[in-house]
Amino acid sequence: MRSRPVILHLDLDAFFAAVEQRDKPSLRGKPVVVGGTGPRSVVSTASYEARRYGIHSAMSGAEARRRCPNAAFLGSRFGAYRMASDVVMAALHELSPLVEPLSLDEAFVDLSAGDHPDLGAEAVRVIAERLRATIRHRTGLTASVGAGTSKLVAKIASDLDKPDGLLVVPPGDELALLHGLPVTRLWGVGPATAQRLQRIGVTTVADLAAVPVEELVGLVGQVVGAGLAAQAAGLDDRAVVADRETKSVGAEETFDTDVADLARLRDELDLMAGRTARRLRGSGHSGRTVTLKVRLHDFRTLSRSMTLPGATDDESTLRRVVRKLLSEVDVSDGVRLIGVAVSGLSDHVQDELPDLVPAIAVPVTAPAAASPALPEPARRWPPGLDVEHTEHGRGWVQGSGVGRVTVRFETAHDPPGRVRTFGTDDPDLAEVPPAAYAWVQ
DNA sequence: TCTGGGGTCCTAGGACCC
DNA sequence: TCTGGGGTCCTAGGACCC
Repeated sequence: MRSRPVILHLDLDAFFAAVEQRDKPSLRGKPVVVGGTGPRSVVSTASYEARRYGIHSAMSGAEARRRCPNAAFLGSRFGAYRMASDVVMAALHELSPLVEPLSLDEAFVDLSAGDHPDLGAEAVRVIAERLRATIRHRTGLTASVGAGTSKLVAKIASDLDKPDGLLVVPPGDELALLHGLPVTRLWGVGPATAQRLQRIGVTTVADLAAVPVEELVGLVGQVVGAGLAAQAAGLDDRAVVADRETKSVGAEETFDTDVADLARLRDELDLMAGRTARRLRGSGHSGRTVTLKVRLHDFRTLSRSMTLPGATDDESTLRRVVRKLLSEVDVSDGVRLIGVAVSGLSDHVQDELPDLVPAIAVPVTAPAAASPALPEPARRWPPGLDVEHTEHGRGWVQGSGVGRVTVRFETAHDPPGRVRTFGTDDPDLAEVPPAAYAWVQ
C-alpha cells in the first residue's frame, strides 16, 4: 500500500470502435461493432451506441446482428489501433518511466517514479486531467483514468467513471469503495469462481471480506484464495512493472466450418507454424516447448506439447514437431480450431545446432503437384478496409458482394463523405495502410 | 449460425535426481 | 522388503484477462 494515490490506470473508451468512428466521420453517433463479421467470429468492441442494444465484447457476431442489424460491422484495423496506442503509451512515458501496458488500450503508471513535486490527491487529479486532454488532442480519443494507492483501486476506479471520466480515490477511502462492489469486479473472478463463491453466499466484496482465508483457499485454491482475501481487505502492494517479458508466442485459427480432412489440417498447421516462426523472429525470440492446440467439433480443447533440447525459431522445425503432435490426436470427428504456440522462450535467437532437434518420423505426404499458373485470387474487400481511388482519393470499404465494392470517401478530418460503387477488380481502387491521425493545432 | 485470438497464471501428477 | 522427502522439469487442462 502506498500512502498517496500514485498509481494511475488508464483505459481508452471502446477503443477499437472509437478509432473507427474517429476515422469514419459518417459513423459518429451510430452503433459500430468491430469484429463479428465472420460466421464464427465474436465482437471485439462495440461503440457505446451499439452497447445500448445489449451488444458487448465476446458476444457472437450472429447475436450482435440479431440485436442491431443496422449497426456498422467492421473488420479490425490493427495498424490504426497500434498507431494510436503508441501515441498514448508515449504520453504515459512523459509522466513516469514506470509504465505497464496491459493491452493496446490499457496501462498502469506509477507516478512516484516520475518527476512530480506533489502527489497528493488534488495534484494527481490535475496530472490525470492534463493527461486526458493530451490524449484527446493527440489521438482524438477519450480515455478514462483511475488513481489510487494500489493497482487494484486504480483499475476499479477507472471503470467507475467510464467513459471519458476520472476518479481519484483518496487514501483511506479504498475499503468503502471496494465493499460495495460485486465480487466479479475483482481480478481473477470469472464465471467459474463467481459461481463457486455464490454457492457459499458470497456476491459482494463485503461478503467476501467476511469469509476466513482458509475457507477461500479450500474453495478456489491457494493462490486465488489468498489473492481474493487480500483484495477484499484492500491489500495490494503489487509493483508496476515496465518491460514484462514475453512468455509464449503463437498463432491459432478457427475454421468457418469444422475440418476433418487430415491433409487440409496439415496445410493449416503449416500456416500457423509459419506465422508463429515469423512472430518469434520478429520479436527476437526462440523457444524450446512447442504446443499444438486443437479444439474439437464439440468445443473440447486438447493440447499436446513437446520440449526440444534446444530453442528454435525455425519454421520447418515447428512444422515437423507440430505434425508429429497432430498424429497423436483423433481428429476424425472434425476440428473447429487449430493452433501452434512456442514457450520456454530465450531472450534472443540462438544459432540452432542441427543435432539439437530430434529426428522425428513424420508421415510423408505426397508433394503437391506443381499446379500450373494458379488463377489470380479474387481481391478481398473486408468492411472497414482503408482504400484509395486514383480519382476520388481516400476512403473505406462500406460493403462488398456480387462483384461490387462500395466505398465511402472520407477521412478523420472531413465531414461525412459520399458513397460510390466499383467493380471488385477496378484497377483504380487499391488497399492502403491506415493513415496516421493528424494532431489538430 | 452460440462460443475469436492474443496471451498469463495456476494446479496436479509423473519422472527423475539427490 | 520397505518405503522418506525435497526439488526440478515436463505435460495437460483449466480459469482468466483484454
